[in-house]
Amino acid sequence: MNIADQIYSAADSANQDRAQAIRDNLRDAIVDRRLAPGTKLSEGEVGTLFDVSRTVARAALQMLSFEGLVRTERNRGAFVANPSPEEARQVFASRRLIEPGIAIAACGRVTAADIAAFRAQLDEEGRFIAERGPTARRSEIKASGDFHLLLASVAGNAILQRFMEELVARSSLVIALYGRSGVSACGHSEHTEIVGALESSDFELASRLMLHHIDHIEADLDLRVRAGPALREALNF
Amino acid sequence: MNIADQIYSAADSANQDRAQAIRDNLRDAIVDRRLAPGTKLSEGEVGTLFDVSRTVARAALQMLSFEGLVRTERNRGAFVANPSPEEARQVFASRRLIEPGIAIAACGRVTAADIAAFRAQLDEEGRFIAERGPTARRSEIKASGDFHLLLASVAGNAILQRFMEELVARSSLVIALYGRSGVSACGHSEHTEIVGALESSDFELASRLMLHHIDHIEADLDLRVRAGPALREALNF
DNA sequence: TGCACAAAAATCGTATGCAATCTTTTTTGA
DNA sequence: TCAAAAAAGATTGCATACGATTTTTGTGCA
Repeated sequence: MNIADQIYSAADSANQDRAQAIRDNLRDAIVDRRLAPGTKLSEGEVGTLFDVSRTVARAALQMLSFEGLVRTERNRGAFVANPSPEEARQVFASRRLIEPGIAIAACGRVTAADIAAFRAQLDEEGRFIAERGPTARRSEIKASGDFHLLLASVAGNAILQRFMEELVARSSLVIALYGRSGVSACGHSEHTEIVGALESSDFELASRLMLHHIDHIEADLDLRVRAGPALREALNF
Repeated sequence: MNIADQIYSAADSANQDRAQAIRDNLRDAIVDRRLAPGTKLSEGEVGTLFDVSRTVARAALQMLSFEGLVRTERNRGAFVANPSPEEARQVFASRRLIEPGIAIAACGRVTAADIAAFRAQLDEEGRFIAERGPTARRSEIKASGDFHLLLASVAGNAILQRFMEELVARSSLVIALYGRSGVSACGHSEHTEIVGALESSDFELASRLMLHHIDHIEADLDLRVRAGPALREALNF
């Protein structure tokens, strides 16, 4: 019952499927860190919370499990994922491989309208960085991820876009677990530089900046096995 | 009922979940082209076929839908996906972006045992190429895809490996729909060259060969809008 | 008090039922 | 004869029910 108030907040995307809407809600909650890694998501609870039967709740959890945001154990239930350091490395290795290419693709397709959208996105980022408090922090993480998703959408490859959605979501889990300084303030300026490269259609530069940007994010992590996810789990949190 | 004999063939992987086992079975059937694009997969039919309730069948179909192998329409059901030319291009664009990197990663981690596995894989490919008949053709396509999956597993990144599983599966659908010569015979020799590069730990070469290999596969496609998937669909096939 | 074991509660896995929606066939009217 | 409307049939969306498994609670015994 205590996750109720943590969840209901994101606007319900008018999706076709109810299960999808619930998945989106839960994903936002996980990405925003309103749901901590390890939190149990029981079918019944999720169901009553969103006022659907377990059938639908289960489908939503299954989707999240595919995205790697939720880990399900047979006969035990679903839990917000608790990525290991190794998993964290793989997430970032994947991003290093994919995102520079996405930046290049975006370079070749970016329109004036896209640039405007980027500027708006950067403004929002800046606003949250200026603010104080945990809510702003959450919004900042979210906005930072949204930048990368916006880029992926501009690149115009639906498949890669979906991969990126997964990678960005998992990244925010990783940052929640292993992040040192929270969010690198330099992230914002790097995003700005990337948009600049896009604007001047500098493939090469955009790709290089993106690679460095990902390196910086990962460098901010402390991937030594802290207190062990196992313990964290044993403590039921 | 007429898809029954087309499906029951793959060995049932002893998975924890029954839904997963069914998904694997269906995926193999789709990749092997025993199930043609557009084929309807009704929950009831799948259920009775595998002797489970619609609940479980539905879960399996949902998984396939996430992988892009099945398209589900609300209140209408699930169908083997019918990728558009644009989708096909995106599949290959994704592979061009990811697989050279995977080849590089594999280069850095490949062991003697891996090389042996590759050799075995290549042998199998060669055997199917030599054989005649539609069954051998299917096995050839499957084996060709398995080469890429083996490489992905050697690369040691579980996330990228899953992406590749999806991309390879979708590729075989695309080839089924738009392939010209069926399977490029040159594919086998290119695979052999790539293994050679791996063996001599030539990052650069492995990456380049992989890129060319993907280009060759894509070059064999005829992506002009043939008779339109819409028509194909309208004809209920 | 501490431990082992059994009963109870909670939760999951799956089958089944009913209403809603879509498809096909039949009927009706021009 | 053909087109449109209506009915029948099939299929999905979802809720609920029940057995199986896990977790928790409670009790007796050392």
